[in-house]
Amino acid sequence: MSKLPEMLTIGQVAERSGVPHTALRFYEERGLIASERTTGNQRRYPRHVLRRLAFIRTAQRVGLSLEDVHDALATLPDNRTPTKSDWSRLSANWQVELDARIDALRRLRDRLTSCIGCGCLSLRSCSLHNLDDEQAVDGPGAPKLKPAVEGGT
Amino acid sequence: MSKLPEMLTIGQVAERSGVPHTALRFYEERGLIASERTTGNQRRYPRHVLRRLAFIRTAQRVGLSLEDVHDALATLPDNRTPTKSDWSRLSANWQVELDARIDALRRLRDRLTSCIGCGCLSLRSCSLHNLDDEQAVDGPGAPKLKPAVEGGT
DNA sequence: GGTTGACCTCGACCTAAGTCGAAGTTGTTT
DNA sequence: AAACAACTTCGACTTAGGTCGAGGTCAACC
Repeated sequence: MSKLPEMLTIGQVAERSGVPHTALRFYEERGLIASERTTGNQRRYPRHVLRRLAFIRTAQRVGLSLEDVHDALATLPDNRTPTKSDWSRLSANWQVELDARIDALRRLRDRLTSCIGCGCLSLRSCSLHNLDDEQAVDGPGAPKLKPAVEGGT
Repeated sequence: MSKLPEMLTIGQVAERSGVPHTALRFYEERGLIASERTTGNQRRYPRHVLRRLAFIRTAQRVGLSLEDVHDALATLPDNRTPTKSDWSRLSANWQVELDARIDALRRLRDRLTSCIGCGCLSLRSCSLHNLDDEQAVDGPGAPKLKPAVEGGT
């Protein structure tokens, strides 16, 4: 029916993608997306930016940081429009990431389960608390526990 | 053997709990822990602060915010030292929280799995992208998608 | 009783992922 | 050609969860 426009304004991209225009500029600043400019310095986006944005937002949902996303996007070919299989490859990486996160949470839950009965949460003996550090002996000179690290790569 | 000290200095608490002294002051400011003061205005902690800290750190690992933790701690009795069953009750709540998180991630993964084959990630059709919003019709006037919401309660 | 290390407060700074507002420019529509 | 919506940049601000340093005090040991 109607001709698809060649290029989209930032407002159109915001509307179609659901990503606020402020975030679009922010993503551009971070090198996640790119735009061309009109002679009057306004941004114009090719339609495929929408797919890129879909990737970004979904990746965030999966729990990746924008930096992670940036790195993933950097593996896309520069010289051509990414194909389905390019996107599939990246998505497959999420799967790994997600599986790992799910597993970590499950392990945590299982430890918690074994703790609930005793109400322990002791710094000395609770396995939940000492996830990756067994040397929490009490007494002087006990080395510091590692600070809690968030799950992630 | 050796007598346990009545009260601990901030340094001792930091060492035994693995929580940096800066964080201890921060937690106190946030009302998560409390201390008494010496005549010279230095903090002194009763030993049971260690258990409270264990709770806090573990809760963070589970993914709760300090505010969540604060609210949970607020349900502990003021008038007596919390018992095992007090802690058990709180821990049981984490379990629910954790289960929910695991479930959300699993749903996400399953959607992702069904998407990987097609590499779609389309704003229009990808179920991954449209987790809670089906009206992503293209064309002018399409209402905005909801901004991505993080999985949570 | 002096030295030294542990402690105090306060304000500035940090990252992540943006948002908001001001002041000025462009693009579109009538 | 004037109005007005949409766009531009820039810097300040936000929340969460802290860290860092300065300048000053306290406590413990020899």
